[in-house]
Amino acid sequence: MSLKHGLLGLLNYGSMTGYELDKAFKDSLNFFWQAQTSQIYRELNAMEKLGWLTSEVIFQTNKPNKKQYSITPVGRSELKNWLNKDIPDNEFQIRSVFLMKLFFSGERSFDESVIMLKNYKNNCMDAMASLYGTNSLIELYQPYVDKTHKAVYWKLTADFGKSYFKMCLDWADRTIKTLEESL
Amino acid sequence: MSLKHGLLGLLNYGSMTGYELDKAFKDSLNFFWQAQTSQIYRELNAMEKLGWLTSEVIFQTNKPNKKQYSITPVGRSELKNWLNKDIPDNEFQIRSVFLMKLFFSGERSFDESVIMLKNYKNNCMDAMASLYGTNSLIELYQPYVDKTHKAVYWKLTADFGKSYFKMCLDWADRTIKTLEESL
DNA sequence: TGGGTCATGTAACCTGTTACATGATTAG
DNA sequence: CTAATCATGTAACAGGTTACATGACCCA
Repeated sequence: MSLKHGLLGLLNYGSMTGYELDKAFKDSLNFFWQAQTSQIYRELNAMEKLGWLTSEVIFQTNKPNKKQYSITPVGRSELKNWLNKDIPDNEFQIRSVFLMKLFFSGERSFDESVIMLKNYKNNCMDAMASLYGTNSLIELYQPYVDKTHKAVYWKLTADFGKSYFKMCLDWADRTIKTLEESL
Repeated sequence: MSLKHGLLGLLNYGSMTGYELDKAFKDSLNFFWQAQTSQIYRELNAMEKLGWLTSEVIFQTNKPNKKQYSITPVGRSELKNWLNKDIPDNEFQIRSVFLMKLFFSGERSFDESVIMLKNYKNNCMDAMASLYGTNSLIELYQPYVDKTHKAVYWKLTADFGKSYFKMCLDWADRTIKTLEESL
C-alpha cells in the first residue's frame, strides 16, 4: 500500500486536488514510484472512505469545478505509522524484465543481445539526464514544504538514482566487452 | 507478461512439473523476478490454454501423481518473439518503498531515518551474500542447459546484482554521513 | 511424533494498466 | 485552427498477494 502513503505524504504538505496531486506526484515521487492518473483518483476515493482524507468541492467559473482533498488527523497518524514500520524484505527485491531477457539470451544471437544492451544504455542515460533536472524542481517546490531541510531527503533519493544509473552504465559497458571477448 | 516468459524459458531447457519449475525458478530467476507457487500453477494453466505448453500426467506410487509440462513449437516461437521485442521504457523504472520512505523522512526523527538506512544496509549485505552463492547453483544447473555457454548470461545477471548491491551500500554510507553532518 | 519433502491447487482480494469519455478555455 | 491545460472520472482486464486445503511418505 505505498501509493496511498505517497499521496498521504504529499497531502501532508498541503491540501490539493486530484489534478494537482497527479502533477506533484509526477514531479517528485515518479522516479521511484509510478501511478496512472486514473489510479490516483481511485485511491483518493478509497482513502476518503478510510477516513484519511476529507474533500471539499470548490466551484469555479470558466473552469471545471474541482475537489480539494485535505489530510485528517487519522491520515497523519497513518503516515507516521507507515514511516516507522519495518519494510518487509521482499520490498528490496529487484524486478527487471531486462535482466530476465539477458538471462535467456543464450537463445538468440550475440548481435541481438548487444543491441539490447545498447538500448539499455540509452535508457539509463535518459533517466540520468532527467534526474539532473530534478534540482530545479526541488527549488520550485521548496516553498511549499514548510521546513526547508526536508528537501535534503529529496536530494538523497535523487542521488540514489544518479548512482544507480551510473552503476548500470558501467556494468553494461563491462558486459558488452565480456560478450565481445567470449566470441 | 514476464512470468509466463520466464517459465517458458525454463521449460525450453527441458520438460518439468509445476513443482520442479517452482524450485528452478526460485534457484535462478528469483533474484530479478518473484512469483508465488500458486501463481506459477495458475500461469501454467493459462499457458496451456494459449497452446504454449502441453501437459502429461505421470502416475506414481508412494508419491502424489504429477503433471509434466513441455514447451510446444508455438511456445518456442513465442519465447523468441518476446526476446527480440523491444522493452517498453517504463520497464526500466525503479519502484522502491524504501526510497519513498526516505523521501518523506523529514516527517520523522533523524534517528529513525538512520535506523532505516542501517536496516537497508543489512538487507543489501544479505542479498549480496546470496548472490555469491549462485556460482555453485550455476554449476549445479549447467548440465541441464544444453549449450554450456548459456551459463555466461546467468553470470552476467548475477554480476549486475553484485554491482547493484555494492552501489547501494556505498550510497547508504554516504547518505548516513550526509545526515550526520546536517545535524 | 513432529517436521520436511513431494505435489497441486482454489478463492478472494489488492494493485496496476489500458482504453475510453467529456468539454470548456486559452495561447500560439 | 489546433494543441495544451484544466478537471474528473468509469470499466474492464491483467497480474500479483495472501490465506487456505489436502494428504502421504520419510527421517530423526
